[in-house]
Amino acid sequence: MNIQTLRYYERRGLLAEPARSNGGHRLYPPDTVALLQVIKAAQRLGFTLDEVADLLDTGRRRHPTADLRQRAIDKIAEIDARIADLNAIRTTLVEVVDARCDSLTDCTCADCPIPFLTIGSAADPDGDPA
Amino acid sequence: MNIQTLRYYERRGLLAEPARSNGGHRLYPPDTVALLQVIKAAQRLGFTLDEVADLLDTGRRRHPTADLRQRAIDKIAEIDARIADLNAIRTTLVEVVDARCDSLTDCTCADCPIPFLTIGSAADPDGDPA
DNA sequence: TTGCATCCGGTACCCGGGTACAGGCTTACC
DNA sequence: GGTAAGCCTGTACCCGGGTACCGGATGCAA
Repeated sequence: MNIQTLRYYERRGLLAEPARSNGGHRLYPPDTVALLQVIKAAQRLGFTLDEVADLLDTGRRRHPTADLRQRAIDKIAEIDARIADLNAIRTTLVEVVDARCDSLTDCTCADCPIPFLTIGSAADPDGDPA
Repeated sequence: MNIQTLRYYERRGLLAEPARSNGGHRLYPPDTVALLQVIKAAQRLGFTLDEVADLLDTGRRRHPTADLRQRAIDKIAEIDARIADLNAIRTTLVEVVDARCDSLTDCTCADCPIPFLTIGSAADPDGDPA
């Protein structure tokens, strides 16, 4: 980990301000390493730094509420939505590949799907793209 | 669409500089609407603006190469990787939920999965997180 | 012709997650 | 005690995709 990143986390409230040496150097307690691993794990789980800061804070305040659990449930819903989006995109890309499209704007392939690539674009009442 | 965005696309090379009125106002040809729809569709397919600019350019230069097709194939691979990541994350979140975890750092649940949330963190030889 | 909405160019700012640089001080090791 | 590596603060910059604000000029309709 880059030291700039530690200072950045400190500013963002993920790391408490550590003790200092006489000369002003930060003296990190040994469990900081573990904390950083937790932060990275939470990031990999899709939480933003703000959310991680919040989770750490809630945990430290010893509210043994099911807060983390509820946030995990919400995050699963977010992730499911992202996966569904990606699957829709994937399906459309497969169509483009199968039809052997050669241009976004002037595709010459037969039955070109590109005019219908309004996928996800709320209703599209006056159609006729590309 | 915001006008600022049109000017931004112009700067980024997605829209050609349009003709101007005597007073200097941009006069967009009617097919600009369709082009914008194509751009938005391509964005939804996961292409960055740079990639879209490139694709439009390639299409305009009338290289009827299978360039778009190849890029679509590559993009499918990217999307598959992203879906796989999200699925791994989802699995872990489900574990957190099932175990009823209550804190990132001091979870009190039995068989807490959080110490093992090093998912994706290359090998982790000296273990013992959280 | 007047009024007002809209566009013009240029610049600066937003988000999230960092990273880099400058100039100066401290620490560790020999 | 000397020297080099490493940290200190503060500030600015990177990416991607836009958005906002400014003072001034234009366009269009009544």
